[in-house]
Amino acid sequence: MESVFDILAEPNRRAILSLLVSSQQSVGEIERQLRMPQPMVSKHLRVLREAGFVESTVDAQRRLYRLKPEPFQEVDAWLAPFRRFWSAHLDALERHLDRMDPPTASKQKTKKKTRRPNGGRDKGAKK
Amino acid sequence: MESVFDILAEPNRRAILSLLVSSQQSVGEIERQLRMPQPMVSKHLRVLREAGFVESTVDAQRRLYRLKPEPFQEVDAWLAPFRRFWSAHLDALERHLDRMDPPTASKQKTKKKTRRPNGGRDKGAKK
DNA sequence: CCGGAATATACATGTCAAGGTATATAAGAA
DNA sequence: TTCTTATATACCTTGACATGTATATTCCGG
Repeated sequence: MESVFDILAEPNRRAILSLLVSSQQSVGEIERQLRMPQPMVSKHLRVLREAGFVESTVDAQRRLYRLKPEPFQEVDAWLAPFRRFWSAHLDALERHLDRMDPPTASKQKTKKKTRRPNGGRDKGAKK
Repeated sequence: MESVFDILAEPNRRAILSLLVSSQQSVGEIERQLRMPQPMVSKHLRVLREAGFVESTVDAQRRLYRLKPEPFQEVDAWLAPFRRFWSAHLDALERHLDRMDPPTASKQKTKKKTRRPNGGRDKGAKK
């Protein structure tokens, strides 16, 4: 149970988190909305709490759980490098499709420089 | 192995993905950089490929793996509602602390009407 | 064709966490 | 007190993977 991704891997936990987006909820409310046995809810909430995804306050016998932002921001941060990649990907796709045009229409002059999307490494020139 | 989060839960898989951000890599290159036994690399790559995180092309005996954007975008999409939450969180916290200011009673025991600090939602009107 | 390199797959093993059931703790209400 | 509600925890079983080892496949060069 190391990373935030371990926590999010569990579907029921993701369901709980989604529930808590709208507002804080008691254990019983979560239990009813997700139709999930109460010990299971409590157990998942414990995991979520220890991972910093939620926090709770006491209201008589109830515990009200609400979201905490930090772990989500951590996921967001992890995603950042890939976000750069996928926005750049549209350009690459564009170039790709450009080279992909129907061969029947015109002669392929691919022999001109053979520019590959390879990033510089030369595929054929091994050894 | 249902969701993208299951895939990302594995640290070695995340490491592989991070490697591939810079450029496509062969299995051997990944193996060396991550100091990980080759069958393990291949197996994780298979999982990543079947989940749509990577794709491969053949280069002689090598397979070159590169990232595909869709699953990352899926994670990003899942994160969206929470992103709204955590940017709004500062305001909410502010208001919360404002109400929390102890004029007389720091007691959170609801002694009277049992009005829950639920934010004004009439959730109890069911049944 | 043979040998070796690069990668994939098959099989066996162990670990860990999710789910279920039962019980414990805690806080009203009567 | 005793009963009831709300939540937490303890124990157990089971199944899913991750890992390691061994082997299969594929490709190239000689």
